[in-house]
Amino acid sequence: MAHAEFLLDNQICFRLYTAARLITQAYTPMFQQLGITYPQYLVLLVLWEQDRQPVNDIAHRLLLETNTVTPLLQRMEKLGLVKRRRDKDDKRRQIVSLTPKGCDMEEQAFALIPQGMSRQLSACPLSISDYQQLALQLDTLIDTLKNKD
Amino acid sequence: MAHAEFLLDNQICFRLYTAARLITQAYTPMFQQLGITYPQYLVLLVLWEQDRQPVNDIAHRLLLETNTVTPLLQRMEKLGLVKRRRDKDDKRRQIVSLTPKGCDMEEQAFALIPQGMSRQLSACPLSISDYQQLALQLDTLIDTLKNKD
DNA sequence: GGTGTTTCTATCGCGCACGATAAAACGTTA
DNA sequence: TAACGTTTTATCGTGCGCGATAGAAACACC
Repeated sequence: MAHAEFLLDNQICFRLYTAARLITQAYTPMFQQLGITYPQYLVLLVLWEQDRQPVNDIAHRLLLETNTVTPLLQRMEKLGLVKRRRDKDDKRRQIVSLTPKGCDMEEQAFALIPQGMSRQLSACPLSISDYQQLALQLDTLIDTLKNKD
Repeated sequence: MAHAEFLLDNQICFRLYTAARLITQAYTPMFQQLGITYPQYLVLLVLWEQDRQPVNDIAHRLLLETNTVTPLLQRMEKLGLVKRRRDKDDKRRQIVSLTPKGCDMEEQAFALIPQGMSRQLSACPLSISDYQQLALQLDTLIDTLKNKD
């Protein structure tokens, strides 16, 4: 090994990549009970917080491109979770709103996700303050990378 | 918003998901100069550390499934970065080895990646010890989730 | 009003990730 | 040796992510 900087174990990027995949996998059994995926859950979180948003606002909230969110919303519409209708005032916009099914799923998710995750992470020796610190450092990293273009 | 636990800003998972995507995006211009992708770079890191490994060992090192790694290696073989040949002693195994092109790319990567990343993260107010702590906490999280099946 | 620019959404192509499945080779045990 | 179970790799289908592109609608400006 010529360059120690390349050692896999030294890379922050690989750790983020792996941690993100593994924690999404840990969520997956709960999402399967709900019949959704993790990115679909993120869209629901945004809409549970504020219903009736245009595609662009959802994409900005999730730091995703609209060409990722549009097909995601199309799949969610097929699942009966959301509806899309053109904004009368600005016909370029698609206003996304929750269906009753999408609305009701908030209660089901609340009954599954928090317990499920605390069970998944019960063996994790990180403390609450460790998680808070981790969240803050990730926010710092995200904020740096987000404003980079 | 009925349940504060659902607030997007409170989720570790979303931060990991976002930070992983954004930092991969930050790497991407350098990978484009090399003509590879981030997962392909990870495979190269593994092979630069130890050449001639079976598919399974590479997959385990990266915590990926072989059905992810096999097509990845097929694309890398088309790019002329690696070769695959059956192990004579155990004909189930495919031994993956670097081509001269794949080997030479280590120097090119070393000339690009470290500077590129420090430039990308120069505006990040995290200190070296912050990164070390972040890495340790991510390792703890990964280790918990990894041994969960 | 007409023209150029910007905004918003959609479509396409490609490369992951991963669950499910299959097939070949190896090991074990009767 | 024959039968059975395990290991290793490959294939298929689906759902992201995202760069590139297109098209319609709104806006700005002359």
